[in-house]
Amino acid sequence: MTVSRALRSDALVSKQTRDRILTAVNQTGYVPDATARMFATGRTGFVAVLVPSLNNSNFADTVRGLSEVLDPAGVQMLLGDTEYTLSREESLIATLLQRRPEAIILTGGDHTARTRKMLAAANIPLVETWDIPKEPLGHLVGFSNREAGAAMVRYLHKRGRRRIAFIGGATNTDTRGSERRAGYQHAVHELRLPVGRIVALGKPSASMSHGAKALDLMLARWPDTDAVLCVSDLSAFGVLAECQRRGIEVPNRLALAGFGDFEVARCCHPPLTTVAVDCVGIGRRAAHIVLDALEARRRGEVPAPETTIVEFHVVERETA
Amino acid sequence: MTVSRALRSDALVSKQTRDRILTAVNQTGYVPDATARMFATGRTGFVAVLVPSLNNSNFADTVRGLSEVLDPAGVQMLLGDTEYTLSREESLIATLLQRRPEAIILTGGDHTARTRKMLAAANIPLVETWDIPKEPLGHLVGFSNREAGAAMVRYLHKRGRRRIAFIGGATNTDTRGSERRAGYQHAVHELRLPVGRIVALGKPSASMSHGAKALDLMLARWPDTDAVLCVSDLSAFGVLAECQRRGIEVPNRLALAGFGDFEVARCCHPPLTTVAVDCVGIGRRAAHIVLDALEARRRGEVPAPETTIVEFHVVERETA
DNA sequence: CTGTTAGCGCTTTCAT
DNA sequence: ATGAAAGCGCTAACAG
Repeated sequence: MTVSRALRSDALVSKQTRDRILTAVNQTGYVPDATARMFATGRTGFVAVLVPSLNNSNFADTVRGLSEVLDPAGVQMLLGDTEYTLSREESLIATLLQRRPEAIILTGGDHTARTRKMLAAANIPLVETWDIPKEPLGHLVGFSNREAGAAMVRYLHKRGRRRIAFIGGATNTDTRGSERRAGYQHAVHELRLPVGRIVALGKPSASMSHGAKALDLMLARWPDTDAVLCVSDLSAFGVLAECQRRGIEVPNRLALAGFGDFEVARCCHPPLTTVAVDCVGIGRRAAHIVLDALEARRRGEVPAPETTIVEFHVVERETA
Repeated sequence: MTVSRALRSDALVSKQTRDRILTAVNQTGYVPDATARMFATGRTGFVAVLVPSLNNSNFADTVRGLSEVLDPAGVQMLLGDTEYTLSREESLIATLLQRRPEAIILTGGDHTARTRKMLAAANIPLVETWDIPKEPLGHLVGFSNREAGAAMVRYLHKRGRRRIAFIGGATNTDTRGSERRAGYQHAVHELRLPVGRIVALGKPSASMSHGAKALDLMLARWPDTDAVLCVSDLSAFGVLAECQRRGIEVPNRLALAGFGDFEVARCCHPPLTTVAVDCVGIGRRAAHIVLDALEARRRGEVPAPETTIVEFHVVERETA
């Protein structure tokens, strides 16, 4: 017991005893077993983090923000990649909960019934990010992807565009993408522009090559389109490159906007008009909420759910 | 006890009992405690994985390959992001080892003395990836970045280029980048081309904007350069975009090659000549080596270090 | 300031 | 096929 205290540098050990202990520890090469400690204290120091994709600079940035705050606090993230599907989210959560994370951070607010049940049963602080679910399960750090989509349509309209198309994924598993599309639909309807110019193609994790293919379909179907809003900068860049290949002038003949303010959007020529969100900030904020919630728990309090709405900005560049 | 057996799908439970148990488990929402299991068995099911950056599609792919093999085996990765520095690698390892990973997977073969000491003391299977260190600490899954750099120079030479420059990071903390540069130096010397046309600028994680800035310096210093080899496709793309901005024809006036076969290299216009490596395959292979090593340990064997040299390919596209 | 007791939730081993 | 006993290494709580 005294050894345990001495190694945790508890004050209540005499210097003499502590020295004797440390000497013995050095001689024997004793290393405390963190697993046993976790087991005895019931505190694992784990926080589970689920993102749709690690190979996406936006989410990787959020993870960076989390890491920035969680690492110094001695918290170990358990990272899971849902691959944009709710069923994988479910099975990852089932696995991760076995590790007894002290909190869990999710992307989006759409989950299977079994996921919601498991989360409720786990009874740990929960943060949903990157979206604004109607009924958050716990804390929230997000923004309205629907509003972002609508805002970009309004921007394009203000710039004189009247026949605006949307390029995104075919499935609805990318909730944030679907929300942006819903915002697009809402805004074109509101502005009395032609509606339904939607190319839904491929799986989420909207890729650059996806954009190139989608442009094809879009031009075949609605050749007079004068602006394209893409679900992500990556597909937008694919569209841009394809336009250059075909000699379609951007923005003169076709305006182009993306989402996410990826590095490629800033650096490509011409640079892409897009929507910027503070991805790192989302991670930092979520991490602080988690640390606060854990601190509160330790004091026996049950903290009220916190909601942080993150701002987004239309970044005007040269493609629209 | 029977519950424990049933949930681990031990055969020695009657179907009837097992069904009763599973029903009860579903009703109560019982989740086995992995910490207690770890404690009882002495096996944590953790594997520590360190990469220079998660926000890099090459390494993210390697992590995907790892995950593909490790997840089904019930192994939980503990991911660490070294941010391309050996000192952060060291402190991450110190932290991660407390979690008692059963194996550890590193990027590169360059480590601090204290890191090497800790790793030796941990006495667990170790895999170094993405490089070929002179004295591997354990298993190895990598390729020669130096050879890759040299191969691209030879390719450019074969295509008639004679004044070849290299664009990369200023620091040496990106070991793979430094190796590619060394390969460049070796090859230009061997081919009796002008040597030392090196722009070393900025921190690693070579970015697109880095490429644009570097082109500036490069042209100012060696205006007659007819080919640029970049440490990464990202900086190469930055150079390409900057060339388009300035009206420098690629490849006529300036040939351009990158490294990594990032998606942007395939999709940009004109598509980038680059070096392709099977990043996902590196991850898969490393994961299999780890699983085999753990299996061997369980049988009391000490497996000999395995070395897998991964192939790389010069991918000829339109910029060189 | 130091020591004793009990127990965290599982698995291993042995008994039935 | 199922159950009982013991113990993994640590720490919380209490006693001296």
